[in-house]
Amino acid sequence: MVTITDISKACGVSRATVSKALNGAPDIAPKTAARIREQAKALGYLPNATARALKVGRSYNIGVLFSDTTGGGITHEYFSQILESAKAEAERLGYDITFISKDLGAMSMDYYEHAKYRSCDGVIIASADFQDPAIIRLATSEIPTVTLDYTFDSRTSILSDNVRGMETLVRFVYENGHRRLAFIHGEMTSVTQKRIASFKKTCAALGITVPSEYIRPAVYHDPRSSGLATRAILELPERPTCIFYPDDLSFLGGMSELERHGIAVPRDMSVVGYDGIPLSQVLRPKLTTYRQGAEKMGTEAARLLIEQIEHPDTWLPQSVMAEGELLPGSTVRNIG
Amino acid sequence: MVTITDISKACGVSRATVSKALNGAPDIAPKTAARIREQAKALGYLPNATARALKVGRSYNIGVLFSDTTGGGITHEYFSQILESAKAEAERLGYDITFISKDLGAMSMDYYEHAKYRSCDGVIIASADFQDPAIIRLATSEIPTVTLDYTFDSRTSILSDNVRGMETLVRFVYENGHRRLAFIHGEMTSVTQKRIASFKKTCAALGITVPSEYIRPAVYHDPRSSGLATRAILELPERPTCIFYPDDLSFLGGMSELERHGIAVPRDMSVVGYDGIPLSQVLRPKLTTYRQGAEKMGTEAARLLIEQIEHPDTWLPQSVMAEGELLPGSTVRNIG
DNA sequence: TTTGAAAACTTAATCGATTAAGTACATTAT
DNA sequence: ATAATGTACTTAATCGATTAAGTTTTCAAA
Repeated sequence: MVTITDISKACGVSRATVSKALNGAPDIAPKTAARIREQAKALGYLPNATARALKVGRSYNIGVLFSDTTGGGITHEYFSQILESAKAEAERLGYDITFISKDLGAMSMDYYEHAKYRSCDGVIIASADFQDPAIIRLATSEIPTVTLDYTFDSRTSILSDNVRGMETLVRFVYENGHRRLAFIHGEMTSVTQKRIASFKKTCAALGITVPSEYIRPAVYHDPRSSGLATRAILELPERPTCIFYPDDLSFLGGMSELERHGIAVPRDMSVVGYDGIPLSQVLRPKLTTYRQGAEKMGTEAARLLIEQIEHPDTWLPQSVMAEGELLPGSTVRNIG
Repeated sequence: MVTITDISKACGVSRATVSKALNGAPDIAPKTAARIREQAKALGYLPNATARALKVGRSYNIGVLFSDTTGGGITHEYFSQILESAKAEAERLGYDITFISKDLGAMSMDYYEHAKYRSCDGVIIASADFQDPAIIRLATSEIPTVTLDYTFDSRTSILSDNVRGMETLVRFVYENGHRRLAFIHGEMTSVTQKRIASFKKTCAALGITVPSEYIRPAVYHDPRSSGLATRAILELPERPTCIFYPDDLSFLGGMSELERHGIAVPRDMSVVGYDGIPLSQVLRPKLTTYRQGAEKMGTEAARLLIEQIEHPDTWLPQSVMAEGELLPGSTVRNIG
């Protein structure tokens, strides 16, 4: 491995001079700096991030946390989009990304300890159980954090516009003449609560009464569970004309169930999803859904985290709303 | 930050003693070691991976490389499954995962340099253009690597059983009475070449003649491009009875095109996909496809890489085949 | 010619942990 | 009683880079 010592010897200067020259310090003669840079290139010198991190107390490495237990793992398109855009933005700004988990090999540690162990300059909490004490410990620690879809007190967060999203969908469906709307929702997270509240509020505002049996629990990203919920809804004495699914993937489970009952979409039943993953737009029929601004969320999460890392004293916690958009699709029939 | 120095002071021993005690060295009296461990816990001591890495020359950090340009990004389910399982296995073995990219902020570096800069103990090359000189440099360097779906000379790799996969699919379709098979393939990578070769070979072995216009190029994971290829095939004077798609997602693009022509699957046209992502099994009709052993590939990649890192002298390069399986689905009609 | 300041370096400490080599003391063998 | 052995530590160097403080040289101003 080529170190600054090798360069200093080759150039006949001290290691300090080499370090300063490579970092563009002002007290190095231009000629010397040029000679040093030349030698560095010639010798194939690469800075050692580890050594630098040890000295300067900054690793230029940020942690990303995907809790494995919440089912919000990286294999879901919504999260992998966030991860990909966060990664791209972080790299653009000179930071690498490391996953943060509970327990590493034989060492048992929590998220906070893991982040410290790896000297992460900050952590993006992308998907987690926000009641988990280990998550709370990290999110209220001295380590800069940005959470997605949840806000801790005096902390920065990126929020998907769940309230507006649900409202947009309900209004769209309403404008297409629907008055009996059923809503299958995911596990009771804060996001789910927001969506349910917005669904109910918008319905109320539009003068729609939603019987309680029209609101059904299921599990996010689980076609089987949404299939069951769909069946329960179909067995009601009075069926809704439109079913809201917790997410696009869950819609597929509902779709199978509808088919089994000989119900065609959108002829006999209208449906809407949520997320707007690319897949939803290549399905036949094309799904009516609300696209969350996943890329923007990832990008903003990385950007704000790094800003916070680099200007800790002037930092003001903030919550950024990432706007999504309605993808009209063709699974809502106009029954006006 | 609590360091071994703090512990050494609190216990009235030297820092060396603390280090040895915490690492279970044999020349520390059990009583002393216990006292030190106790103090460490009481003070909330956390080892500093950075400092340790600098001294011992091992970072317990492995790089994962997803080339952004090849379209084989983390958002594709096949790759995100590999990533997730590799991550889980690496963590189980005490290693963290960091993404390796070209260029980091202002520094322009190639993959090899990035891996060195971060002192990665090894790198999993998950998705890349294997002709790219930057990839070749990394994969032939002194850094331990494991490549997925490609083998470099005297290097370890994990291979999806593309040859067997295609053969299985062709035979399955053949047994269902099909003799006119069209194949839409992805970009000309080594994987694609293997699949095409296996397709042709199996057809030949079964006595099927494949006209060259039945073999069409498209782009992986791109429904639009497979839609175009599908159209071209439908315009042929003699249509095939079954179309092979480059992957499950591409099938969706084909599906739209077929619908546009009033062709129902599998009534008027049989189709098969490739990959066997979870989505394919919740689609209606359920897709006939070949499930690649993505989780196993990720797990094995991490396991073998770490074995290679920990036993470099006795290491023998190897290629592990991760077996997949046929998912029969219902998009192939029996026309026997 | 002297003084002062600016320019261009070097010295040495430091980040936190590891480890080869050394030391002190106790115990056992001869 | 002396040497040999072992146990339980400590000392000090080291990993690679950074940086405050110090030194030398150069050169312009007085």
